[in-house]
Amino acid sequence: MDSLKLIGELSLGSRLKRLSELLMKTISKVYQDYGLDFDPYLFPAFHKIAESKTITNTELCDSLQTSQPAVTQTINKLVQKGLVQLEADAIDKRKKIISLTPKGSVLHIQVQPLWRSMDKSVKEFTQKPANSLLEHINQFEEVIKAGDFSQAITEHMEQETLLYISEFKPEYAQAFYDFNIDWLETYFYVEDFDREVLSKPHQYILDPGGHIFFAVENGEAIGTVALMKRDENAYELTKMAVRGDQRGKKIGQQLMQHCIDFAKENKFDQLYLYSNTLLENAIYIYRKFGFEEVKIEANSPYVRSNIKMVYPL
Amino acid sequence: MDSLKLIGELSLGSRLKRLSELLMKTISKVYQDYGLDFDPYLFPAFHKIAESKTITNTELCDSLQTSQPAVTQTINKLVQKGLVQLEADAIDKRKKIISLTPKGSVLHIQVQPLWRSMDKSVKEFTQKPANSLLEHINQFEEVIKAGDFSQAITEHMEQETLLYISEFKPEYAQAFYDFNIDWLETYFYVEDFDREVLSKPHQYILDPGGHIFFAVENGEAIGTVALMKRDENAYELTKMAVRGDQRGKKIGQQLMQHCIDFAKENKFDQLYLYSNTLLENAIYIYRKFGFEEVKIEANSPYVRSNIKMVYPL
DNA sequence: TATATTTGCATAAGCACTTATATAAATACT
DNA sequence: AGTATTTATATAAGTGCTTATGCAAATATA
Repeated sequence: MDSLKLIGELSLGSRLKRLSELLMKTISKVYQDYGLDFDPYLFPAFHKIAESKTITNTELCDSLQTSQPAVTQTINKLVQKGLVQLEADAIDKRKKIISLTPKGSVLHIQVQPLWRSMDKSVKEFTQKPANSLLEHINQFEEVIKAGDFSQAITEHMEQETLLYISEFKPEYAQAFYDFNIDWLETYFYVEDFDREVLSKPHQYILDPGGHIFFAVENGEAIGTVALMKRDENAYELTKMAVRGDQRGKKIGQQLMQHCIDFAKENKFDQLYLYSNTLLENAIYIYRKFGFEEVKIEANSPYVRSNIKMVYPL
Repeated sequence: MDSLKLIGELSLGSRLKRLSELLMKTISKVYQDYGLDFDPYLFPAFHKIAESKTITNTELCDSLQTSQPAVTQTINKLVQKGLVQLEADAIDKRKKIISLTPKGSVLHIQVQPLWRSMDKSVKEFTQKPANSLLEHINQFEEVIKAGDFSQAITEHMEQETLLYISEFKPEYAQAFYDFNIDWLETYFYVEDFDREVLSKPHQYILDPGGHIFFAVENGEAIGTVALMKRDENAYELTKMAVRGDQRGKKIGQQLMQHCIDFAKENKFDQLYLYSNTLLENAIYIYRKFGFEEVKIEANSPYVRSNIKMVYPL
């Protein structure tokens, strides 16, 4: 017997709180189910930071209508999760400028389909007329408790074209070759050895202990990257390429983040890459993700490379 | 700029929580304004305990739909405030039987007009059609922020016949005399000295350092009680009487609680009363409020008394 | 009848907030 | 310019919940 419900309007405060907690807990489980390390309590701050690119503590406080310590604490949690970074303001030294880290940006991209699905689901169950606030609350509480809300999210997610990162699979081998050849043709030129390596990924990359990852959407590979084992626990990030019609969707950044996470999880000692300073955008991204320039060896493996960058692990 | 509001349905969880907190804080202030030492967070438990007369932790837990520790903690707070008491179950020694203390019952009576007014006010602003839960939330949040909700409560309270406890005022002197004479006529008989004391309250009670309180409703005294100073910091509770047509409204209990609170506030060393064992109901109430029987003096001040009871201070 | 399980409540620690207060930098005042 | 005030953020402690766990009494099971 639910006496809060029976008391009616007088217990509205407690009812609101109870529904809020139920909803938060349910959504928390949804994030978990979709493999996203995120927390519904962080949502308002995270969303606002992403929207604003850069923002300060006080501005966030204004915007979220919570106390300033609450904002500070939430930011700390986001920083701890590696999703957000702080930077001192050059002019006003009291201010700290808050922005998403590359990891945060990638998560923000990845979470979009889920947010869309949640938004649709909430609307589905709450955007209908009712004669009182309490009636709305009762209706939505029922829906969540019955599991209909979670299910609606799942159903909406089925309509979303999900991008996920896959290990190497033979059916993606052609994509690995094509995307990279295309990229080389665009920016440099294709050497015979390139064709050799790209056509025999097992021999040159996988068998020696390397990895090839694919960004897969609708069962189709649309981007790729490789980690070549160069030494015991030392890996080179290479062969990153995205299908021409898929550029601008930040697929490269997602692949990059995946490689960094993978390196950390597997306790790599070294992770580095070779590039060319002509590719300014790429270098910018590498730097943003934390790669730092180091002196390039005289006998670097690529003629076309003039810069080496290392990720601090 | 309220970005939570702009995000819409996605931030529903946070919006619910925010509205809950706003409502709770507002109501908390209302209790304070009406001089009631109560907390909106305690409401569901307090309400349920009052309704059930006796209840156990587990039953409350069931009824309020919160975790069992939350119930235990709330009960502890209520016990601390002196509103609720625990008693071991005679049969099942694990169980603790929860019930209102006399103080709790009195508060429960006193809070009724406010609860009625709050209920009306909530209904006034939330029992109207809206096209979505969020629309209802937005509307109610506006209303609370604008102060309209608090004001509505105040307005509804003006319709309520409020009972409050007053100090002695000359215009109540006749009531003091009448109620007591009426009571004496009903249960005993009126002696000349009774008329003397009751007609000269200043001389016999107030001037020697005693107090006379009145329960006042609509500007009219409907009950009374006196604290006669019998010694340094020793007071006798006496002359309690309620107007005939007002019996059954627990006015005596409210006067009694007021005297106990007054004794505590003013650090009385002793508070006692004389009665007669024929008045079983009265004795029961005294005992319920914590008065304990002691040996009556041979020269007790009243011929009609055969029992003396002391409140442990 | 002895042992295992369940039940009723308490305690501990954590979490997302709150209020109150501290600290340092920027700005206003005289 | 020097001092006072305001502003931006951090820290500390408290609150009302949560989950996890403990403990003793009651009940089920063998």
